[in-house]
Amino acid sequence: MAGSSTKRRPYQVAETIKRWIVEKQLKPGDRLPGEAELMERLGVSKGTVRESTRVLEAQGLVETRTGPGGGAFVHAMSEARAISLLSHYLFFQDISIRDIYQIRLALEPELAASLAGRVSPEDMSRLRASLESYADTARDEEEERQQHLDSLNFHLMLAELSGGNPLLCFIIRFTTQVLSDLTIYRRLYEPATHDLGRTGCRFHAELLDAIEAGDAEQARRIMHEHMLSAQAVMNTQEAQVRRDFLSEA
Amino acid sequence: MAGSSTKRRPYQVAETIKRWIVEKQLKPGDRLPGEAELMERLGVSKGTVRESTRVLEAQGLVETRTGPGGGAFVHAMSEARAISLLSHYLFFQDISIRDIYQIRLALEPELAASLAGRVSPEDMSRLRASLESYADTARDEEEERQQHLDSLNFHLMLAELSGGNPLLCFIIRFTTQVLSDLTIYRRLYEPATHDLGRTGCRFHAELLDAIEAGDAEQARRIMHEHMLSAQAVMNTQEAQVRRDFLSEA
DNA sequence: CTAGCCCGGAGGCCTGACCACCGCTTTGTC
DNA sequence: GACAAAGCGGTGGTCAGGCCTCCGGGCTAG
Repeated sequence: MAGSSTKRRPYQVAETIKRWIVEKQLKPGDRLPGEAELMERLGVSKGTVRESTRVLEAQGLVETRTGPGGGAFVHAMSEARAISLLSHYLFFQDISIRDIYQIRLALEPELAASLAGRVSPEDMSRLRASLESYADTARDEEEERQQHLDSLNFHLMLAELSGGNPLLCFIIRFTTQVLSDLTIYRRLYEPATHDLGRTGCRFHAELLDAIEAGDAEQARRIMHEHMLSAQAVMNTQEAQVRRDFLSEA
Repeated sequence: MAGSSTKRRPYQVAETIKRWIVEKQLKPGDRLPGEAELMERLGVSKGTVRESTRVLEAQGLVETRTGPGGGAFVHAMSEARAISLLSHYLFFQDISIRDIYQIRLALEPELAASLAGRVSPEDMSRLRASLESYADTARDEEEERQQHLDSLNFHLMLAELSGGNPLLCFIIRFTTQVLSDLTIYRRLYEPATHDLGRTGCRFHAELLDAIEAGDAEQARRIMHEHMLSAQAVMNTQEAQVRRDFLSEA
């Protein structure tokens, strides 16, 4: 009797611990009970406790350290890990480049606008410096790919700087990540895209000017055009996003 | 010696299995080696194999069944689970209502536009029928909350119908889910929001007309105004999203 | 005062046994 | 002969206990 567990023990234990985290309002770095104590308090064996810990670890909620003073600690999931987990979801969905750009087209201009007049001079020079690497037309395929990665990285930096909206930042970084992986795993940029770097650089430069001037509307418009331009190029490429896991966090 | 494991065994095993899934192009429903076979082929103990299986399960990649013919099977993560995992990430981030609406403001109009002229008559009537429940001003707080949930559900249905862009659909559903949870866990809609349902209903009705007429620009514009209107109301409310886990998938 | 050793407590991994579950086969009855 | 009930067997699920590894901090030797 009693027993009855629609779910398996490790998950029951994991749920219990999650509840503790919420109820006790534990913060990252706070320590959870040790294996021995959990065994005793929950009446389960060591193996079960360990499995539940792996579950929480996999979900990015806790982190374990060995040695004295070790144990399980509440942990704020890294963005990289979140991206990885989300990519697991999309692994069996069919995402096309067009899908990615539909998102970027809507969000990147928003991000650009929100950045207008809010970037420090130091960051501004860092951004401008990064443009160098793809200012000229690429000479070979290898350089071209690297340019595209640098160009994507520019958007990553913008997202980083915004800081204001974690969710917006996350989504943009995710889409960028997907596009980066595409360039790594596939030869996507072969025909007639040699100027993509230079074109992108021009857009980026204009965008920085608008941002520096604090002209939100102008920044939004430029980014919008930039995305349209990039989308037009990408649409001529492969339609189907490669099914692959992203790098593990 | 030899050994050397920057990572711990269960994760190495999990990575290996992931690699198998990618390399062998396994699809949901395909069976993975049993515990005994994994123990032998990878030279690890049962406990380690089980921990790695819990990890993959937690990440939504596999599912296990007991009994004869049971075992671990490749599994497509449900959207609900993906949302749950993503909420784990945002648990320690500070998300404001404003952040949510910045996303909605950018994406929902896009969705609406992409739907113009592409909704079947049956779905159209289902959508129109759903408007009934919040056409009138709410009489009490309870009804008001229910109206808001129904109203949010309308957006969920739209996302569902689009179907075209899994990522867009996911993001919209996620943001909607967050807003729904807010209404459940907090008393958010107290002061002067009694007409929110009716106002929303009007927007929704106009939107459906535009979609039916196939007028993408009009649909985009209406949704944009709708979001602005809703954002204006929400901005007067609590700024900080409650830190809580969403329902477990 | 510093460098090094050493202790002890925490998780990490393994072994081996037994339990719970459930599709399939066998058996029994009408 | 057909259908239902009983049970086999293989699979994951859980438990118990043991030994190994790691590492911070205290203690000791230089």
